[in-house]
Amino acid sequence: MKFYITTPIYYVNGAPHIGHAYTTVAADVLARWKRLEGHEVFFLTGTDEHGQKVEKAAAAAGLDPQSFTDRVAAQFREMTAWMGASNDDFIRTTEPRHKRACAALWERLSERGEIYLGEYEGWYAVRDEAFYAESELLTGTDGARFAPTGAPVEWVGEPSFFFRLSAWQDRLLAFYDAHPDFIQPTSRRNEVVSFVSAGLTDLSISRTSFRWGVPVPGHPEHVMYVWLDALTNYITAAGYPEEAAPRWQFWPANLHLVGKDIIRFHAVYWPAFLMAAGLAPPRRVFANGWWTVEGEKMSKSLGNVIDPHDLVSRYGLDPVRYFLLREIPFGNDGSISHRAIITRMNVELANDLGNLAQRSLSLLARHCAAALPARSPPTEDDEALAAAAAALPSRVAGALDRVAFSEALEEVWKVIRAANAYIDHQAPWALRRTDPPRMAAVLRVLADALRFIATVLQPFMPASMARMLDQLGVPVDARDLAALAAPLPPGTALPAPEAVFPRFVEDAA
RNA sequence: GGCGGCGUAGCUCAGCGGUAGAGCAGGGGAAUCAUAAUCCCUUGGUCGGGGGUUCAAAUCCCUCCGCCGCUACCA
Repeated sequence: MKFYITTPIYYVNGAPHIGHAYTTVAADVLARWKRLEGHEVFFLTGTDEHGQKVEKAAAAAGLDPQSFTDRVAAQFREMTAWMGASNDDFIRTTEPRHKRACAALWERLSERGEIYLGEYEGWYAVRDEAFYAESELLTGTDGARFAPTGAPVEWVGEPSFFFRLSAWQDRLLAFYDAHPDFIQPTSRRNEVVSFVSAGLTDLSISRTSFRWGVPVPGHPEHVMYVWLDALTNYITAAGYPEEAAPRWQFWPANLHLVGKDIIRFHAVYWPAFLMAAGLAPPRRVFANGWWTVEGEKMSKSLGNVIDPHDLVSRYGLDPVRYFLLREIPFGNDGSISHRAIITRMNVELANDLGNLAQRSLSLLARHCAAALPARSPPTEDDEALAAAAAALPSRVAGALDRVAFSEALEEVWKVIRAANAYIDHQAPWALRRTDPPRMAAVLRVLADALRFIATVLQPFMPASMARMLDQLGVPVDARDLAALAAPLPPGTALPAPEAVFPRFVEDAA
């Protein structure tokens, strides 16, 4: 089975922040999980580099747009690397392959009569890349007009090509109706449906007022609307317009992860463009929320911006990945704080999981000659823990299919807590004197449970779980879900255990 | 203004018609294999206010209050 997942392509008018890192990590976990399940995965991320806003930002930085975007795009590429993303491709909308795909899509829409030339006049906010109705504008104290977002607006009048979006209203509603899970979470779906139901107007999809964009075929004085350009990236990377390209088999994408601010572009315009071009719309769009800092909006003026790179250097990559997906239900807004990260790290990673592995493994190292004992006929308690662990792959799969990362992790932690209770109740350290064979049996049950736990946690914390699986003696080629069906042979050598998740000790300063 | 969501233990939240739940935080105890980690027990809520339906409501309906999202309008 093929699985195609994307992050948004990130707009290069600013440096990567926690929101970008968040969506990237979420997509990465799903990509890694699907690979673990044995799917053929295509995981795409990249940068959105056109538009007047970038053109102006480049000018302000004293650079030409290409040099400017080269520089910022590199920062995003680095961000994906230090967040541990396993993306299969990194697309930039300034690449030739993308301009080719945009031109091809445009021509196809044009041939099908979905595009016409008209005149656009209106208040335009460069910062938002959007037009606003007169009635939406706010007036500042000096009489200047502003968009509802606070962005300055200017009156723009220019010839423009239009996409017949209004003609797609009914078909979009029918599509949402036929695919109830297309937009998630449900609250976003309701918003989109009510937006479309309220009526759609044709969409202006070209500009003549600036140059930094993909030229419209046959009309070089026009560049394409940035969102038509940007959304096309998802099919560019799949090989469009070469529908014979191997990657084209990945289309339609299984899941577009997006921030909640861009749900409309992905859930309304994008399926409309695709259907109008005779292409299949994506299967699902999931909008995640925003992070706040101690409940306050993150902003430069408040001075409370949390830089994901700082978090990673301070706490380590895996704890940060874990925190981001564990702390809140995906789709909700969430609050981030050093206190909250440290609590999760110490309580759940160090105490619950890290210490469970360490206490089990050190008993194995010391009293079982550093080798995996044979399995014994299970007692009722053994059976209960083994069954809970064995159920993890399907439970985690169920949660992740709903993009419910925190639920998936909660399922794993239920088993970790059960394993801690099990080791306490069985007390293998006492059995060492009274019943050594039973001690070995108990430690084997724990090692097997830990293998399930570490295996399903790999997508969340790849490096840490690799170390844990090393310590459990699991061969590198036996770490996917299918391999769990075969127990490790008794006598498997176990390397000396070393703490995987040390407690985080705060500086006295 | 319209549509939608939310308001449950100190904190974050689950439950969504049938004797109030989890994690964290707080209190007591056990254990000592382990990263002073773990395990067991426990304190704590008139489920935003009021009204209604029902044998039975946190759960359904109405209304009010407070937050939030989308959207519209401001003649």
